[in-house]
Amino acid sequence: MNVAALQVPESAVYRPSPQDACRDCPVRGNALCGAVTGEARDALAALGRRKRITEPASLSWEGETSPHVGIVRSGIVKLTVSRALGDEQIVGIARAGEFIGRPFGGTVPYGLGAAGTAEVCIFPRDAFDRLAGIHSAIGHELLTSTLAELDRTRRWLGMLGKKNAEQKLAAFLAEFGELRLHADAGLDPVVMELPFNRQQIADILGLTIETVSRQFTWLRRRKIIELPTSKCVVVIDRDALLALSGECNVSRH
Amino acid sequence: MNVAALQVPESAVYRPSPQDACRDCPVRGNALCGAVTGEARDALAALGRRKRITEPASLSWEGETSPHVGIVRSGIVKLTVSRALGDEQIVGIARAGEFIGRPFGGTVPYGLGAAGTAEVCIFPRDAFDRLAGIHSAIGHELLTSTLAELDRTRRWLGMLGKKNAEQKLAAFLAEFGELRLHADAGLDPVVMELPFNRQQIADILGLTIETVSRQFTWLRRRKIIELPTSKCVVVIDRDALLALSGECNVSRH
DNA sequence: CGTATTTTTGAACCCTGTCAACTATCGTGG
DNA sequence: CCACGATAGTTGACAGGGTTCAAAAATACG
Repeated sequence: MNVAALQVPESAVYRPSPQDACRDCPVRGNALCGAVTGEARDALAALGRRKRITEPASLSWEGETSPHVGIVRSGIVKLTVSRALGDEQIVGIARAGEFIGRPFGGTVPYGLGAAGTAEVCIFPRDAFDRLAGIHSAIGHELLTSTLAELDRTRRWLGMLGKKNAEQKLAAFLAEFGELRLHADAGLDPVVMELPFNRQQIADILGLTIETVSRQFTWLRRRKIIELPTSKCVVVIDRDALLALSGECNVSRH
Repeated sequence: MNVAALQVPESAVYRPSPQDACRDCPVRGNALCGAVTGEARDALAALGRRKRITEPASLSWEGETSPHVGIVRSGIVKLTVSRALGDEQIVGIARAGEFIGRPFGGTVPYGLGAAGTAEVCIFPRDAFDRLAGIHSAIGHELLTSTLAELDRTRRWLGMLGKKNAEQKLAAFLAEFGELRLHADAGLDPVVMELPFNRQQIADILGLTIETVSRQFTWLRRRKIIELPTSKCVVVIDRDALLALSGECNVSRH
């Protein structure tokens, strides 16, 4: 899909003064950089550079030893594995506040690109590695977030494993809308703005664009969701969606 | 599958004297505990207890806050998510030397159980957490191994996404036999002893037992593998197997 | 040696991919 | 403002791969 992906033009990189850099950061407080304090925090702030990337552009390619690591400021960064020309599988999604890239050497076995438009804060990898060596708080924070990400990826794996298209899409919408978290909250319709087009959803769920489309209309016909626009989903019947997504954790013992 | 899983009997837990505990450890040198040195190493050694578990038994259940973390000494520990009674998806495999469990609080969103018989070295979670807080080498080692595991899980995800049954089984055998690593090594037949039965392979690949069986016989008929017993695979035509598994990384740029 | 379990094989059905055509949406320029 | 083309999304028909159900064969085990 991103065969002809272009490097981000240098003009897109700008550097505010250190004290401004983090002050207006949308993820201030709930990202790695917000969880560390004192010296480590200041050192990170001094290191970061903002970058804005839009859809066909990518941050790095599969198999590269990325010279940078980063934190998503806004938007969505997708991790992709290309299978054949024009056929890619999305193996991970990084939302605002999440860490991207591969510290401590080693190649990144997937490409990093924006879904829509994303803003990231990037750090030179070697400088970041050094910093993490000095301030153990960075490493610890990184560890807990990586463990959490691993768990999420494994849940996703359980989803792809044995579910039909209907369950996959329902689970995707439930996961993306974080419906399970607020399961007991009000039953008001939940409005979601998807940053993905049909093709990308298909790449996430391991389906084709046509099947995804069919499942959307099927959910609409059953009055479980509404589709004001193709990227806007209104969940009408939250319980039905959760039921379709197929309960896991049957034996919580 | 493991609905009636039993806790490991206490008699299976034994404690060799600290100096013996690690001396004869099969993963000595290539596990977390082997990568740290000095005090940290000794503290870990003093903390560890060996445990042996056999197939239907499990170490912990989905959703539990596990009181232990551990390292696999020998055999295979599978991470499973149960979908319905008798239907589970294997979302991870820990081999000798790999870390299992969830340090720093939080619940483990999957169950841990042996595939066949496995031997693990377990540590009380709270004591391990404290130790990791003191010795940053432990945390760092854990971080790099977790990052590596995350990458492997994402590769697996890419595999489950869009592959047919033939490609899935070929990729599984290639991955498990580490054929890709020694791709340029001798072309001698590679003998693999699978610790999984057909049902477990099906759970790993997101297929049914029948489809897995069919693909095995299909590979045998094409003289790519031989099956002396159902759990023993002899790879005759390594290249053909790798070709079937479907090359990724088309655009290494 | 007989029973239980696992694995293999067969046949029918159904879901999803494929190919194709149609519709909707959006931006551009006349 | 509308015509136009380009892109994205929807819908339909059909075929193929995988599941399901069923039964036979092979293996493990007492």
